[in-house]
Amino acid sequence: MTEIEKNARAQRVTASDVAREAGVSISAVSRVFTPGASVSARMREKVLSAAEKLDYRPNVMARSLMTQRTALVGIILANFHNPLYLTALDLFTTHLQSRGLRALVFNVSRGDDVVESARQVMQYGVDGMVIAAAAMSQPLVDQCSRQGIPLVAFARQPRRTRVNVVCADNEAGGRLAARAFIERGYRQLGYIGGPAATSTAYFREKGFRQALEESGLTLLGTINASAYTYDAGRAAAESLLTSHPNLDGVFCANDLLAFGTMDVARYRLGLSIPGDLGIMGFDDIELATADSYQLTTIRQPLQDMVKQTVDILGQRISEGDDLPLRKLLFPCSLVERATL
Amino acid sequence: MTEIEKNARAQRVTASDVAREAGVSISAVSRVFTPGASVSARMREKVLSAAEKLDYRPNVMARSLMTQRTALVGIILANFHNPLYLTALDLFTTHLQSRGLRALVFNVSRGDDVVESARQVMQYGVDGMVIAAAAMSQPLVDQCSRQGIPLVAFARQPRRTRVNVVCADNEAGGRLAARAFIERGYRQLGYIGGPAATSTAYFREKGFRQALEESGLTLLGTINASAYTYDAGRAAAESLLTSHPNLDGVFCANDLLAFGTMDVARYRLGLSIPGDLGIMGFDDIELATADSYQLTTIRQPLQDMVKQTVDILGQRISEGDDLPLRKLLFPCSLVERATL
DNA sequence: CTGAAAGCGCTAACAT
DNA sequence: ATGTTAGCGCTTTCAG
Repeated sequence: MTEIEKNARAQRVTASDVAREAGVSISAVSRVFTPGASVSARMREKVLSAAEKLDYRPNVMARSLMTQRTALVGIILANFHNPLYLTALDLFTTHLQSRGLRALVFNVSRGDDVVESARQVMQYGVDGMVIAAAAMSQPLVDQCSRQGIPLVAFARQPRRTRVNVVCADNEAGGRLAARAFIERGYRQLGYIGGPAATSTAYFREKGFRQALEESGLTLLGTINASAYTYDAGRAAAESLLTSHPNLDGVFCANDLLAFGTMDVARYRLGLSIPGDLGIMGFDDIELATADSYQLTTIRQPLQDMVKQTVDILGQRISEGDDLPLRKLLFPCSLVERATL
Repeated sequence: MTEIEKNARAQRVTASDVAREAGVSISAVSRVFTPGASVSARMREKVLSAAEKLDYRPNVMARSLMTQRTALVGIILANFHNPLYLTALDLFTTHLQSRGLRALVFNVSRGDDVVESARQVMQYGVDGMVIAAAAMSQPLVDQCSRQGIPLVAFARQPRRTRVNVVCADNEAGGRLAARAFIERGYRQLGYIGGPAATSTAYFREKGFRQALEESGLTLLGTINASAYTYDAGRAAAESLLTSHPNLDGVFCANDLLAFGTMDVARYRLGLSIPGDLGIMGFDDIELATADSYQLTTIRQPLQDMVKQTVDILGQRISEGDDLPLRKLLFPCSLVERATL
């Protein structure tokens, strides 16, 4: 426009600025900012003070071009309704940051193609990737392994895919739920699952059903909620409880679903909990402790799961991705409160 | 180790691989992958098929070195307890992605230094930044503007900092709450705020108190919860309600706090809501609709706020950062349910 | 221990 | 419309 240069992006201060200021070479500057390099104390001092003066910070992108490391970890997430995932994100970012890694998060909950999203994330040269979205496919896994990008499937159990997985033992969790119901005398049991496609819904139901059958009981009614939300839980509960009025217990695939079920039972149907109807949730979110719900639920050790995930990623990033595949199923535990 | 090259990071396929495969120059490949470049149909065809065959994807990092654009937007977040922020993150990532931008999220809830975190994010050459964490400081803002990185403060109102802000009009929201209480005959009002340092807590209380005083009332009791959580709400409510047993209404700075307050009132103190005690929340999270709470609350237009934030960022990223500063305060609305 | 030089993968003038 | 040439900001041999 005018003669004044219109720097849309004002120029950052670069290593060469620092080098000039300190009267040394560019490589000297680089060495000072490279952990394991050999620099004399005097050199380090000179460079550091020049850098400080100019407020210099190495450009990670440029660095990554040589080092092939970005310290970026892609997180592909589909579940933006379950409060558990806010906790998960909190833990992920915290653990990653403490290892000097950063989270590049990608939302695929609007029905985006997971494989395509993963590719876009890979274009940033991520050092690792965690997928907490339903669809895991072998092509995706292959692509990552071809590029040497460690990948872990978080909180899902892909059936035939060869990939690292960190997940709660949902099947055992389902069995645990069944046993708790049975021990307390409940016999007419129903199940409210999540969207049909999810592995979590599948395994929780499977374990629950199996344990029931081992005790000579059968699962009387089953319905899949359209989402893992309170409202979907209400809708599902309304349908299940009216079509199976004889039910005396309902196992819900997550806590939000359980809240919806409880409210339908109490306020629409006038049932008392746990007297007329026993309820069990899954996850143990913060509000499960609320007096209004006091939900008995199956807790997954989210903290440990996230830590493990980041550990696996971190280990592979630093030691190479040729370690054996790991499938970690974390044991769940029963948290007894007042709905059973 | 052996003679076999141990490619920790298997080599990606690069533009030059594609060029060789297609029998053209590297720049030709680059042009095909650059939106506004002039390439013949035949060339495009040749390159595209070679790229497809090799499964080539341009390296964003390398590209950014020349273009000075990364399509990365840093999101600095402190609030990983309020479910509202999961929704916000959902909206942010969705809107950003639809503009071809990606979210680099940084967690500062563990007491990390916001300025230092922002600098780390900037090392990735982010094209923009949104800060949804308490501490906004002029140095940080200056640093961004020096580097031409558009910045918006989201859901907070820094007092003396010259920065773009997108925030709910918390003060008006507080007034709205006060008026609702007054109209319904409540006269002995208390307030439960969030952590003292937050601008949201400050403005919500300010508006509430002012509107009360304009009507000749005074705010009888005030307490700041230690966090915006259910448990903190319980603790605060317990303290406030026992020290001020005459209160007939409590305005809570967010919905989780309100849930805690309701449960203490109902289950510890045996009060009926809204008969003995009226409760008002803030945010309108999903569970506010739950039968167990049916919370009357002040809704902030989160969807619009996020959209605006991304629009501002997007506009500045494409048109340069020399647009006038914008301070947008979004009107809140009263959502009437059953606690008032 | 330090500097010079090459190059990471890509884009952007500049020629043709 | 296409290829050639120079870098972007940094790391990393390689000499000395």
